Amino acid sequence: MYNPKKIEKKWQRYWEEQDLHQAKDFSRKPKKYILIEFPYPSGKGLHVGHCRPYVALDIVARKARMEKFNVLFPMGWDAFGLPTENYAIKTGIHPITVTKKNTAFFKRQQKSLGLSFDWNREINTTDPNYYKWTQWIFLQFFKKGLAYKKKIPINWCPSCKIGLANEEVIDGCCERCDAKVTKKEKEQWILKITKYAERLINGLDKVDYPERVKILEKDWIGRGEGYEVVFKFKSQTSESINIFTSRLDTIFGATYLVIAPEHPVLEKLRPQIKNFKSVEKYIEKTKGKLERERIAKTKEKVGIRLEGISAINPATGKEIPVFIADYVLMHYGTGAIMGVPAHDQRDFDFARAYNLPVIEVIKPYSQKGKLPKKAYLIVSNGRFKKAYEGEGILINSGRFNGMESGKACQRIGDFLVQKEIAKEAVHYKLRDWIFSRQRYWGEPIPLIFCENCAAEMRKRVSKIKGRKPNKGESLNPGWITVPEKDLPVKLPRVKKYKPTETGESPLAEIKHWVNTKCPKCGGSAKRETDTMPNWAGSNWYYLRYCDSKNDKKLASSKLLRKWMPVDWYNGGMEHTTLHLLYSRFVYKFLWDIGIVPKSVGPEPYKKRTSHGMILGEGCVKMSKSKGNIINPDDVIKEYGADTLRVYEMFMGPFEEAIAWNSKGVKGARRFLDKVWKLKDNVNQKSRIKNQGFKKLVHKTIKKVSDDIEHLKFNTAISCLMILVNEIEKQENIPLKYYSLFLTLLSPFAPHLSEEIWSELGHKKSIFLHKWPKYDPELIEEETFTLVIQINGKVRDKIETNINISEKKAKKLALSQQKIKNWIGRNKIKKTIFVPKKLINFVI
RNA sequence: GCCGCGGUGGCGGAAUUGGUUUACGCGCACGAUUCAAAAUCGUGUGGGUUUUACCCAUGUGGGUUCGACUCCCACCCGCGGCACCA
Repeated sequence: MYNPKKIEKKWQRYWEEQDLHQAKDFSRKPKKYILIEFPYPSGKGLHVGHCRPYVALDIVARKARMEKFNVLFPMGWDAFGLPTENYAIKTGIHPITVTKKNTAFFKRQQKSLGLSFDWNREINTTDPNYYKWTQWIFLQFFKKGLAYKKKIPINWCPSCKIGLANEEVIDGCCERCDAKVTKKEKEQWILKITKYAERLINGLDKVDYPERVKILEKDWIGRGEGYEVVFKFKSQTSESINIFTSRLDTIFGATYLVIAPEHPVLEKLRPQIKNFKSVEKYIEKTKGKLERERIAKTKEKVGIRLEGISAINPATGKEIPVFIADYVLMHYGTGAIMGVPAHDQRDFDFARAYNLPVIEVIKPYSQKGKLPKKAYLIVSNGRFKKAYEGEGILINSGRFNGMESGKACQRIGDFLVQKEIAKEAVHYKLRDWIFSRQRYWGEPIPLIFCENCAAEMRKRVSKIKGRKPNKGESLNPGWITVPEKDLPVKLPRVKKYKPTETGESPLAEIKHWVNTKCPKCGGSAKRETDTMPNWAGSNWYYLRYCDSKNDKKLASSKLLRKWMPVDWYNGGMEHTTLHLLYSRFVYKFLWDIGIVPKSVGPEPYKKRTSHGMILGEGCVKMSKSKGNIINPDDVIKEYGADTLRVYEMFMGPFEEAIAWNSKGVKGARRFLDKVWKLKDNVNQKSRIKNQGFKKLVHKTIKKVSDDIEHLKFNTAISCLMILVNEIEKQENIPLKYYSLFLTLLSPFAPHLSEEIWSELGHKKSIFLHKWPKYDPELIEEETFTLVIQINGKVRDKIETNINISEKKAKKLALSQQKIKNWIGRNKIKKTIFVPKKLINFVI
């Protein structure tokens, strides 16, 4: 009887004792770095959804080892984070204790799946020996002037008492606790990811990522090419304002300007604004609004006109009114736009509400008298129904009339640039990365604020007491870096884990920790009490695996050169715009400053794949409230880890979401039972005479090998099943073929394969055996089924020689009675012959 | 609205460059085994009809082609993401 409980533990222990999964730092074999996103060890334990990518990449790793690659397949814990902290707040248990418990739980579960991680390189982001380097990386950002502190309105979660990055706000609510997010002005550390925007886009051309991932990242970065154009205000003031547009061809149709309510120019214009009180009120009102609300799909476009202010359209020279409106955001473009009602729907709606003139400047290309589908229509009274946003031929645009949009953009651009009214510009949707959290369970930011040094810096003393300040210190007066020898800045013990009422981190209340000496002037100073977001630790973890125990460096250049880049990185689609983008940014920075050797290249991950979610039965998300959570422990208990592995790989295409089906699990177990039973029919001496069977074996080798590389585990298993069904039919199974089959099965069902392998008398582990190679000659077929079609419909099939000539095939086909009947007295107009496939008669 | 992915039996899903639609598994039915059940094994299993055979079937409607799940056009539905982005 196949009893997984008996054998699985045994082999897991054996593999560990034999150090079978250890990546070798000193080995001449070619390396393969296979990486799977490390989990956040929540208290709930492993989800069957976790298992899917784990098992998949475990299969890839096991196969690669059998192909004699030196495989690095590591695992660790992304353990800083809110759930643990919230648990600590609730229970008073220290997050360290909770993390220890959870990681032990996760690790036990992972091991019970038979995953072949190299546990020698295990890392934990909350380990001071690890976060020492997370802090060190932050210091490098700071020193290079890529970190700055700024008072900005941040997304504020009143429940978590924490600032959130835009990316963490979902539907105006906190990603984690779902509370409604408000705005709060807060000093925050910010990393200049926008400086890398261009390179983050360009780098995508060099890597093997799914197209949808590339598109998602590109859209997120949101590169917009266009022009910044200066609009002068009329006479009363010398002030002017820059607008950004990607459609300079429509500038002759710009009949008003809209400025974001936060725009600093408003303060300067104040004396001229006659209705400043109402304007101020509007600005106040905007402050209370969430960005989500401002840009929400509302019917009305509401703004307020700046009375007494008007601007000059530099193209037409005409005077146009100026508005502020909250739908224009300060952080995109220049915070101001030109309103072109005829050719932008938002502007059109706004113009209607305020009765502004609509001037048509682009005429759609006419195509054989037909207007493009989205063309505007002029109703009889001369009013537009909707804006035409497409390209076309310019009209009402002076000397540019008759030009096509694309050309016009350039020509008008050249013209305005020459007059120094415009310049080419590129803007991005991507925003700088807010890197502060006012929370406890994160890496302390290793900076110290010194009043004394700040004062000196303001007095423009370039040298503070003997040491030249770094770029970050000059940018952020008074903020002094903790010397690298003093890292890590350890997270101190606190009594209460909850942030203070004012929203400061609980660290702010530990006076003896906060109060320290300035590393520069030696005077009294205060530590930064903010901590880093939970992505800080996960942005560079794959580098640490290369050299996880190094206490001198983040990782040695030698080992980084050895293992990097990651050859294959699998993770969730949901991490595409957060973790994946951020970690590429951090990598590029570390590469720039020479921490990662130049020879490794500018991208950390050669290939990225994404797994699909596992849903509950009936295609709904698994959740406690629905009571449909499948615990992998239970499945292993009932059927064994190998069954769970085979089932999850067989259930459907790896990259697509799929629902759990408990009956399918049984099917997987049945398959393994069958494999188990077959071992009793193995005969050392028997030989296979059947050439067809040999062919099948070699075809299976090819298919399984190819399918694993392309994540097509479901079809790989299906052809293994076909082979087993065929083996079953043989009376005596030759040892050779059964062993061969086992090696193919072993990455999928490692315990069962190892057990049978040893029962068959093999002394060494099956995983030290070579991955089989197929014989290309053997998979060549000699015969094939010739499909005979009449007018494209299958009318008959006949088995024949693979190299049959067209002439012979035709003769053979026409000799079939069925075909004779079909053709009858009809004339054959045409014959199509596809070698090794079919012959088709057109009658 | 835009972007991406998808729509194939009762179900999960297979199907080189357009060339045998429904592999493999589940479920179901019948049979064997059993006192009986479970398990196991065997056989069958897209729908229809006038059943030695033919017709219809890959979301819908067109098109290209000797031939379309596959390519083109239009539309419908589902999932995911983004959304007054200038």
